[in-house]
Amino acid sequence: MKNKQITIVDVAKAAGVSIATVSNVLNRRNVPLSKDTIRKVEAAAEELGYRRNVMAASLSRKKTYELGLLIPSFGGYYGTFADRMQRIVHACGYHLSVFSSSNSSELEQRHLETLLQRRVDGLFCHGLAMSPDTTRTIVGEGTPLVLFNAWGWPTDFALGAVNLDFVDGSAAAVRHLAARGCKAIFYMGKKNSRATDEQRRIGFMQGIRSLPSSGELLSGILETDDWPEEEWLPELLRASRNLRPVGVLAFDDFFAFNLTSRLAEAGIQVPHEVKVVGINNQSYARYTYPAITSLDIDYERQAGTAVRLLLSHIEGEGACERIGKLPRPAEQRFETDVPMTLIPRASTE
Amino acid sequence: MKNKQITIVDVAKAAGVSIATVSNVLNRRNVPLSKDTIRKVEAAAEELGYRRNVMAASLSRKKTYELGLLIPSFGGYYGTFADRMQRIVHACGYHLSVFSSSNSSELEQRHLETLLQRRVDGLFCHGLAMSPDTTRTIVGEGTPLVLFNAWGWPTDFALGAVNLDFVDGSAAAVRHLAARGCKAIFYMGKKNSRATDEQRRIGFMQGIRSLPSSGELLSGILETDDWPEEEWLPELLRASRNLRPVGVLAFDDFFAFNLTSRLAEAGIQVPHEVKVVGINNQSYARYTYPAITSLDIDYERQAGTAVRLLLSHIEGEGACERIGKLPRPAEQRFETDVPMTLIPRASTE
DNA sequence: TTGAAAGCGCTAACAG
DNA sequence: CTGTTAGCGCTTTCAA
Repeated sequence: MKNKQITIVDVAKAAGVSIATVSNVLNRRNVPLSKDTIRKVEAAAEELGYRRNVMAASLSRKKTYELGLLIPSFGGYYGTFADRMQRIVHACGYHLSVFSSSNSSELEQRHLETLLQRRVDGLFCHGLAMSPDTTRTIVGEGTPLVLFNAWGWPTDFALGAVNLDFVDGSAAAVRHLAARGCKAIFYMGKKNSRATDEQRRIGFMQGIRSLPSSGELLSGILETDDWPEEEWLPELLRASRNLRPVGVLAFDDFFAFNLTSRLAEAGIQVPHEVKVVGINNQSYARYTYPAITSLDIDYERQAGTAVRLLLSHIEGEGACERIGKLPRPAEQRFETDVPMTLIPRASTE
Repeated sequence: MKNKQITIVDVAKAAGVSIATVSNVLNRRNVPLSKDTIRKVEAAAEELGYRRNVMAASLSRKKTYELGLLIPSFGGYYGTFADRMQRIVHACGYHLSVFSSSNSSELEQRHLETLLQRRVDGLFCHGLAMSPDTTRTIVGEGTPLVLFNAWGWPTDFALGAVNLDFVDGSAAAVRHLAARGCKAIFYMGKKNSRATDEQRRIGFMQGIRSLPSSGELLSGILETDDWPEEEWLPELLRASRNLRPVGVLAFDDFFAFNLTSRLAEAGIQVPHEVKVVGINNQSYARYTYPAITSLDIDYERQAGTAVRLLLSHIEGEGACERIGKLPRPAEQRFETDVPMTLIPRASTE
């Protein structure tokens, strides 16, 4: 950067050919080239330590081979998701720039703007923070957009949404608790968490309604703040009266784990008196004591589907073999649901 | 992207001025401009939905205002660190592209190459995966590089390293355990984790040696695999014979937490019989039962120091007020240590 | 099989 | 205060 940058001009000069030829050799185009020139050029490039300038290339080509991913933070689910996305996108010959908005919607907008100023070829965006309208005006028509975990978004400006099926998963968790003999079943939700909490609630209700014995069963929903506080524990126990065992579907593994810790503290036995199911199957869920039953996320499938949706739009369906191998999105629907799998562990035995 | 892109040429035409004027207006340079032109240009840009093309700008300016960050994964510590870095870098008027190598050194090299092809103005790189030599040959002279958590690296091609002070932290943890009356103290390390485990071990030993009573104390180091397995628990207890309470400094909170879970399973009381200290102070450490004493990471300080080191090199020390407010790196040393703070909790009461 | 030349969209002297 | 112009490094016709 400081010293003169080495460009194709230098390489061309060193190899004794034109810059067009250098460009052709370096891009392995379907242009006939003599073995000899190829060797000369490659030797010269190597020799000089030539490094392609992507900005110049993209500018000229009018295509960046860069994709953007916008997530609210690098932690937990999103971090893992970003990791997978990066791997898959890379395997398809693109790069993925990941931006975390640190839960600030102002930063989020700036990141989006940045990504578009970079002229990324496509965009992945989570459906939680920004309003659809804001997103629409920023992204506009130009850049293909794929959403993930975006429920009920307008279908006019994105290619589609790839969502975790919290509804089915939560319903399955409820049935699991019922099958394990729970007489009262609660959902312990997260108040500040909009769409993603709602999906769980819907699934919870659906699960409850699907139970044959639902008449004799006590059920309810408790919503707490970002971090579950002490108050809800007595409330939970009071609400369940003498119905034992009590089943709890927690917002996520963190909540579930917190619950088991508080229960242990209070001398209440899990799973004997209270059975707990978490969501997300974070790595630590296996290692708690007792280990926590949880809903597993198929990252590979969610990420793969999202990438396929975007790339098949950009390149055309059959363009690249790699893309063809990725999981297919739903045929006609805007939203594709990615199923979650219940992993039974000691907390519900 | 599909339809004709709107460029400054269009804006210039619409506003009835030259492209140079448009450029000047849009970049708020220190060039005198009439209120009137400013208004006209801004109106036209707004009207047409003009969006700057950063590639073109960077190419022409020979500066990208982009920084790169290379981490092994988005999980845990690194994810949080990346979040902070992104915020700070943004506040200083740059962008940060974060790449995770998913623990694959091949991906890591490709990411590095990508970042350099993008002509980032500077680079942050963790000191764990790649060998210094590989890094040297890839990065070379051109791009300023700041390392983090890189111990004992050569000082010839990076600006410096900003490292968590695991040594001091671990020593403090040992003293804490001793002060709480532990008769035997162990370090439970992570075998596959090179430099970062070594630092902890060094600190552990240092802590042990610093104890006045070190003669009567039993101490030792146990190394386990990536995930702590069952075997070491009986071993730990056997090794400590009848010395109670036993103190354990665990590789991180995950290990610590795993340990307390296994102990609970085995009916051994924490902190009564065994006291446990974790490292990193992950969010869940507060919520376990018993809550885990841990070494807290000052993300803000580590990230801020790294950014200052890089940016003050790029822009010159006093360039931007924002930079001046960031924590200072060590004066003469290559490595800056970021202290860790022991947070006492129930697991060592 | 190779090369000349016209951009890509923007910045930065420099001249007016 | 504003405009002209020469690039930045690379890709891509098109002609040789």
